[in-house]
Amino acid sequence: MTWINYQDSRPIYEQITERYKVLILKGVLVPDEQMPSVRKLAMELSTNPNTVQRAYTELERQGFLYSVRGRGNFVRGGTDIHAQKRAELAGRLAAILKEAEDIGIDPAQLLAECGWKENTEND
Amino acid sequence: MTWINYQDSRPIYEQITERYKVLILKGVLVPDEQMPSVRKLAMELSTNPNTVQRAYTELERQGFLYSVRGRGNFVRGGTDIHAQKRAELAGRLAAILKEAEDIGIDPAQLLAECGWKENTEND
Amino acid sequence: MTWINYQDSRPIYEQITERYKVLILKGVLVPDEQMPSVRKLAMELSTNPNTVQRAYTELERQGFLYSVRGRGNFVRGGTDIHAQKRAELAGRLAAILKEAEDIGIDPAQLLAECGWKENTEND
Amino acid sequence: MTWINYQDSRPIYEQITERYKVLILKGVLVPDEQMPSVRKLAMELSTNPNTVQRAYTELERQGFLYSVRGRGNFVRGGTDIHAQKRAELAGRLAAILKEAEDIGIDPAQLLAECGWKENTEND
DNA sequence: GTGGTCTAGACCACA
DNA sequence: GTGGTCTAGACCACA
Repeated sequence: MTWINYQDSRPIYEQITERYKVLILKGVLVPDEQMPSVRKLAMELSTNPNTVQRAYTELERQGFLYSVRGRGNFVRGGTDIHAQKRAELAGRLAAILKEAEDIGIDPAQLLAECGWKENTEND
Repeated sequence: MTWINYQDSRPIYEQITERYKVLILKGVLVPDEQMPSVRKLAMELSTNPNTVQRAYTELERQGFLYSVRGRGNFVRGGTDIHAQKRAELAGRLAAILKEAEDIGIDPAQLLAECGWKENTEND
Repeated sequence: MTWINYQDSRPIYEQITERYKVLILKGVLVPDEQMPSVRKLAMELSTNPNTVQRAYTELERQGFLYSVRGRGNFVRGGTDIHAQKRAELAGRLAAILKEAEDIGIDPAQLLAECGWKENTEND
Repeated sequence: MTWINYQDSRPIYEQITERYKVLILKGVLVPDEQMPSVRKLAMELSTNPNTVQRAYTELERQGFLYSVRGRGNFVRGGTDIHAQKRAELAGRLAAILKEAEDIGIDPAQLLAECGWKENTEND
């Protein structure tokens, strides 16, 4: 079973990147854990090694991995990636709330609509 | 002066589409108002008429415009488009809050971080 | 005539990246000027379009270019890239002076040796 | 504890080479002192003996070591290596200053920026 | 075996 | 025509 969605408009390398970002941020993959080798993962996903390579290169650039020539790719530790992801999510959140407000939709109602329930007791 | 941003990674036709969606949802353009002609808008934006045409086709497909043979394109009225946009925003919002929760970020904190202030008085 | 050096241990895409970084930083290429197309440059350097593509992607990531789908790649303006380069050079410089000091070489002498002449008059 | 940094992008053999070059240039290791055996060092660094061998071969090629069949590897004396290193550093220094000048950065300012303070008293 | 680079060539989105 | 993605396959450096 492969978790790549060929119907998805996002390119394959991006789906791979995204998937592993989540696994690392969730802590499913721990620091210094070895990633599947480029070739092995390519076979598993029945895609091309170059495509996996591109995903790994991207993950390395974004600080999620480090690669050791001749040995493999490994998960990088550190809290940087969490802070970075947090900032990204906050940014996207702000953009949506702003977009709603711009066209006359009450952000509070929107939040309610999407199942968000504010705890009004404490704080 | 054109409001198209060539440095934007989004294709031009999408920027046009997005722009007009906002203008219509905000009510700047009212139902049955005539849109600028494809050629005129293309000249104004110094872009290709094909590109404007594509944007208009997309807007029509999404229910924002209707076109009258030989006369031009007009803004479609109705509450459908508002409901539709609202659903889209709610969906994106839910996705982000879920994404945050998944990796152990408290949605409430994220909302606070992006400047969201819950009004605890009414409601 | 191609300025790529196949004897150079650095990969081709990096030589291309480096070359254009200098041209942009020197101001030989001005903001919003169009870069040669991927295919054309590939032919000119008798290398593969993919290799040029990789160089352009890297330049874009580093803020030297922006690319417009269907139109081409363009030089990005701004002072960021200068500040960034300056910081990079300062860092490399500090590293060398430190390295010299560590093994008992007087940095001042080293500077003299490499043709550097301090102006002792003013300042 | 090993001083090899697996997160370093440089290959392991190069890190070993670099390390010993510094130790020899600093005089921590003196001429004719015996180097650790390939196997012992490999075990100490928990790396492959081939990797250590490669580092030693490189050090020998660059004139930092000499090997005696059946006895081991020894530090080579002489001022050559210092002169050589000095020339290398001077070269890299000149390259950076030139690079700065090329793109309109004043070398003197760059030196100041990286903490270099010219002593105007003597000389 | 492992990653990194490169070539040749295809196909798609966009202008 | 222009960039972006992907495949198939080669070759090299490194452990």
